[in-house]
Amino acid sequence: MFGTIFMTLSEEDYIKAIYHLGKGDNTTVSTNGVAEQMETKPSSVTDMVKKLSEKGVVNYRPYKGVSLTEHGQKIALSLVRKHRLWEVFLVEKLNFSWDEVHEVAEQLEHIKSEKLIDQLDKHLGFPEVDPHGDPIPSKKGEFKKTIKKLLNEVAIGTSGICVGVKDSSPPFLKFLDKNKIALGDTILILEKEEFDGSFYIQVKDIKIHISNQIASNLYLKITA
Amino acid sequence: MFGTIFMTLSEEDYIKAIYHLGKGDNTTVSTNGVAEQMETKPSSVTDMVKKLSEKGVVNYRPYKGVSLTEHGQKIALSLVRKHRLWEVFLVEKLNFSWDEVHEVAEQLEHIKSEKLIDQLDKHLGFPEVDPHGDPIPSKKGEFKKTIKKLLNEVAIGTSGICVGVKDSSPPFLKFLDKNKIALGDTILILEKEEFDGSFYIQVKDIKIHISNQIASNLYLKITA
DNA sequence: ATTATTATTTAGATACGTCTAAATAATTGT
DNA sequence: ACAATTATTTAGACGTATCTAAATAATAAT
Ligand SMILES: [Mn+2]
Ligand SMILES: [Mn+2]
Ligand SMILES: [Mn+2]
Ligand SMILES: [Mn+2]
Repeated sequence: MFGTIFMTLSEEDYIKAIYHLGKGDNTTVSTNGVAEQMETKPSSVTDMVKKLSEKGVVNYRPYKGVSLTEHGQKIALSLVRKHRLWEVFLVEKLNFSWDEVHEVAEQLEHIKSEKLIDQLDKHLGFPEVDPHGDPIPSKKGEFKKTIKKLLNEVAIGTSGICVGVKDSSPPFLKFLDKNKIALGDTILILEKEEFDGSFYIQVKDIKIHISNQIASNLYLKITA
Repeated sequence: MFGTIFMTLSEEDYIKAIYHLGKGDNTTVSTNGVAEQMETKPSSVTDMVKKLSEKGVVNYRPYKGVSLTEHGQKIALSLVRKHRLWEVFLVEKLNFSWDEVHEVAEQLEHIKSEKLIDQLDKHLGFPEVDPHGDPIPSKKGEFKKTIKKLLNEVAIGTSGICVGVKDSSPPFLKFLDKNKIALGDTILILEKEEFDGSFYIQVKDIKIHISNQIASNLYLKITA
């Protein structure tokens, strides 16, 4: 109607943080939560959240937390879309590894140009997931949600395809590279060590032992 | 040595403006000149130029103008490199036309990632000029300078290849598109109308009449 | 039900980038 | 050389984004 209201880079990052903390549905999140996620101070969050409330992108009640309005959700989804498309670009076209893309995508997601992102999408062949297995919202903000379970929550003996990571920090991703675990790999759960919650798994013919922390950050799509 | 000093987006745009006004060599430019180029006020320029001087990227003497230091020139060349590589990307990979790229490149040039720009360069096949015929500095800041002359400065009867535009504003570029004049085209200068300085030229078998203003914004590489 | 603890907001400060209006320096014209 | 004009800087203000320290509200513990 009147073109989207202009958001600054900071405002956009706050909107994204509120979106992610709200887990995609639209849970109310706390000031301290946002502060931690953004690595800022709670007082800064209060200031920003007031401004965002003025702009109509969040619902804010002092002491009660903050959530995105419909408009805010649209902005968040657009940012997530841009972030993930850029990540795909960096990996597919520019030879970045999956642990290097986040920081750069964090900048690229703020570039303003509708044509740019539409053409990028096309250039990449309309990918459905990013390099970490996270779904890419359509232009209209629609998701394709895959049924996936954390490795530590599936029964012994089942096997599945590794389709995503919960933690996508460089240390974790580098660990997976080192242990030759990649998205698309078939993983069979062999045994669970009850003492420490660790797992014995088989990845493409190789048997390895992973801690519970690793297991609770790998998503599988169950196949058998 | 200690990684390049961080420059804000605004600082970078000022450095680029000073660079362009100084015509590549390192002429001292005026406060008002920068203000006009940047579409800001002279007082804002004074403030910024003081800050840039503190940071050691410009030489500034009150009332006497401003020029880039060696360090400043390196930053400027890096920005020009990024700007032009992104322009090539937009045209070659994302189907932008040459009159649409500047605005987006103006944003993209500020993305911080050395790997990104090196890989982009590679992805594009190490192009030597941008969509407007302007040379792309190498990583070390070296130019390939082509010998080119403005159409209105060459003798009648000579012919050359159109290798660049002086003005690269959308209206001018759209005019060229409309008249089927593109980089790479061979142009023959047929006649000059002394009264208004306009020219009759032949572009790929078609004879057209262009004003002096058009002629003085087209670069040719003389072939005969 | 008080008290202690934690979460959140408010008050006041700083840095950045910009502006308008006023002051001052440099340049131009006579 | 002096006056008029133009260029440039300074002073003071504002909006954004952030912080620390202090005040207040909400929650947990006794
Ligand atoms: Mn970001
Ligand atoms: Mn991702
Ligand atoms: Mn720019
Ligand atoms: Mn260009």
